Amino acid sequence: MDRDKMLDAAEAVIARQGIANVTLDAVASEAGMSKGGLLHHFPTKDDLVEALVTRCAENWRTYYMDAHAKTAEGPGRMARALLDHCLTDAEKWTEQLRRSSASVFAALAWNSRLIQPMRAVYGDLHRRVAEDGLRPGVGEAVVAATDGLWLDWVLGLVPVNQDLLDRVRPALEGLLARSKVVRPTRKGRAVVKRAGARRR
Amino acid sequence: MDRDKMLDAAEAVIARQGIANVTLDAVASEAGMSKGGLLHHFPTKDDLVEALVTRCAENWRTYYMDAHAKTAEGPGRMARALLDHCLTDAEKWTEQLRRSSASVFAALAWNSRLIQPMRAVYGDLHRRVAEDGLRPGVGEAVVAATDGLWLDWVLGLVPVNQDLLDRVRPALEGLLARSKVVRPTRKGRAVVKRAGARRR
DNA sequence: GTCTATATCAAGATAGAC
DNA sequence: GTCTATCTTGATATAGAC
Repeated sequence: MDRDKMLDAAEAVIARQGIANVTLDAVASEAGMSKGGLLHHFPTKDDLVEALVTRCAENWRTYYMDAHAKTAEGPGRMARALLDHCLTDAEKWTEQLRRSSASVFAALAWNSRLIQPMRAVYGDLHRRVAEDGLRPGVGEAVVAATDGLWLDWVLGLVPVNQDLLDRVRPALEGLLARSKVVRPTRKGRAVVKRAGARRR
Repeated sequence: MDRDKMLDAAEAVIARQGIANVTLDAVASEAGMSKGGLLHHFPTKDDLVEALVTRCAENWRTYYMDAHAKTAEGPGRMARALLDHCLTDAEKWTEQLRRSSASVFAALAWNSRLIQPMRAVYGDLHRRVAEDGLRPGVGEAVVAATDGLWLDWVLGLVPVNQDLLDRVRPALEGLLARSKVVRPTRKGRAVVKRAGARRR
């Protein structure tokens, strides 16, 4: 039996019943196998949940690295990649992805130790954005906005549709456009050259 | 016994052990009472968790309404209130608040039905921001960024300190400053007057 | 590697004294 | 309103056959 099949089953059950009521029995039967079989692959329930989180974290890393690779070089490359690949097409915000995210969310709440793999991935992303050649704070703001939109969507606090993306993305793009070039100095300060600043 | 005392105890236990390992016994003993006594106030565990979420949601509503009241009138009032009262002073991001927030996260993951009170509060906030007299998307971007920062902080994905706030807040303020006036029309469109747009 | 059967135990909930 | 004692359930994990 494929490992991914079992993880998919776990996500489906969590999405349906909330993590509180998830049992190995339920996951096993969703995956079409017995509890004993499931426990052969994941010796404890925590192992199963941990695998869920790790898979999600790595998927996310792969996704944004791929987006980064597809984005034109230059200042703000990582931030632009996020806007282009996360906040452009509402169809990417699928119910399947929402369910998967919600499961991982539940898993993180389940056991705070599980945050570790996520932390590694996010540390990487934040580092990339901070060293993105933008005015300080701009990249962080874009990442935060993306995270926030994602959170609100996963929790069902706000519906993410094409209209919303088409309003929010341009606003953030404006932020990037006015923060083109930054030359970091040795002292950790930054020299900012805003587009048009010298035009007057 | 005070209701809040018991909820505080529940938060403390959740923060310490994760919601998976929280028992009524543990909460009761943390609150300095017996399980029977606790169950007199909250007939079921779900009732307890629900009260936790509701309290947090109402606290948040009170907080941003208060911030709104303290902020000068004019376009972007709600968004400015968020920036001034949430993204200005790092000391407000206390460990106590973080723990409380993390508990509520866990609770939401615990039972998706519990999202209801949060949804009500966020619906209100998003409505306020959308009708804030800003160019479409700008207010939403500010709320999303605030939410995202909060999420990353609660999950421990990124440390929120004064330096970070002092970078991110000005970036978002720049967004507001360049999106001063919007007159909504009957058709749902908006007339945008950017500061200096007519100066050319 | 997958199954059935079962041991074990912990947690939510109830009853009723004080 | 708070307590102790107890019931009942159901979930994890193990053992061992196939």
